[in-house]
Amino acid sequence: MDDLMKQLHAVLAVDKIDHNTVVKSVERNPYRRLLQEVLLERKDIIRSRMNLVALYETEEPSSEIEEILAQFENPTFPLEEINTEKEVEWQPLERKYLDGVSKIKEETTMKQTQLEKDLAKSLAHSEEVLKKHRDFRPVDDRDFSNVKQSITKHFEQAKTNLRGDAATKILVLRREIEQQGRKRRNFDKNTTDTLQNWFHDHRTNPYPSDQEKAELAKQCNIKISQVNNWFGNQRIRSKQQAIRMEEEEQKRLAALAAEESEAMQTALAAASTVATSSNLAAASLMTLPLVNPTMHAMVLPGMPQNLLAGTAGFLPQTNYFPTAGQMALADNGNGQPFYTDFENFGLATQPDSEQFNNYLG
DNA sequence: GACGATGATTTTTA
DNA sequence: TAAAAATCATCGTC
Repeated sequence: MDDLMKQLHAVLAVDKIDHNTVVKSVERNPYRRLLQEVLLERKDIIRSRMNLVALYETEEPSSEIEEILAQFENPTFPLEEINTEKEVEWQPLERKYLDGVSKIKEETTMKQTQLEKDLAKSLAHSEEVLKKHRDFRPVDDRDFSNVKQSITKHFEQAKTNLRGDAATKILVLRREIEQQGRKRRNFDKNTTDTLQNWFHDHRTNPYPSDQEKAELAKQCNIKISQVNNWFGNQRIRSKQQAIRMEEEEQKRLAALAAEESEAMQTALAAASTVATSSNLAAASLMTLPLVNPTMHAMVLPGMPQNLLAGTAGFLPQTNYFPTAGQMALADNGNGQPFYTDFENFGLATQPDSEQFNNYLG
């Protein structure tokens, strides 16, 4: 009994009911089992009451929701006001929107009907419960109206939530349609100029801070997300462009090298004749554009490695006229000696003239 | 209509 | 989680 009494006190404390009256009534009540059952049902009512308290803390249903739900009666296609030229193109989208709205409406109506049924059931049930209370405590009209109010409020809130959900669904649908139907617009010149200028002025570190992004967005009359998109695209694309230009430069150099190679082939043909005939006065040898070890090998095939030793990299074009430290190689065919500058020719050390002459045959 | 430019979105990376 | 990278979709021009 003690336990039961404790529970009862707890229940009564929540309800702010006059303890003494009820306790006396309970003490006289011989039907403990009934009492227990009633207590269990009281708990439900307490819960409802708690919900009611929570209810007062929730927001009022907004008029915005009702405005959106006006779509149920009079659906307006979200794209019409933006552009009326593409009506035909948008017909499937319009169909989709109207179907979507009517589906949401149908669902909402169904749920709302169910809520109303449940409300009626709950009210009837609560009345039954209160009537049972009369077995152990005084119950007056105020109790009935309180419980009814509590339950009604509870369902009203559920209904409000339902309408809120429906409004959210409509907004999501409209947004989806707008996304699909909207044609992307390029930014106007002012906007691109502003963004380009910022990018160029900060090209060493083209990362605007959040504040700078906000300023740019305001200045350009675009969203911050668009500023982010633009800079993201711009950074990656300017990088790609730089890579492309670098590749083109490489191609250009390769083409140049190929040209030189071709010139070298011509020189090689002539030099080969020179080498075999020992006639180094051949004009082609004198007009070689560049001199390097590879070229030596090409111009003078089979030339001993020790004669090529120590040569590295390209040397500037030289003139092959006699200067100090040069040696006469052979007759130029006109009875004059032909000189060459071994240093500039790409040879680090003066070759052994006898060996060289032997090579030339 | 082909095609590069461009804005947006999605996926990957650090 | 911001930025990079890849990808998508449209725009704009010829």
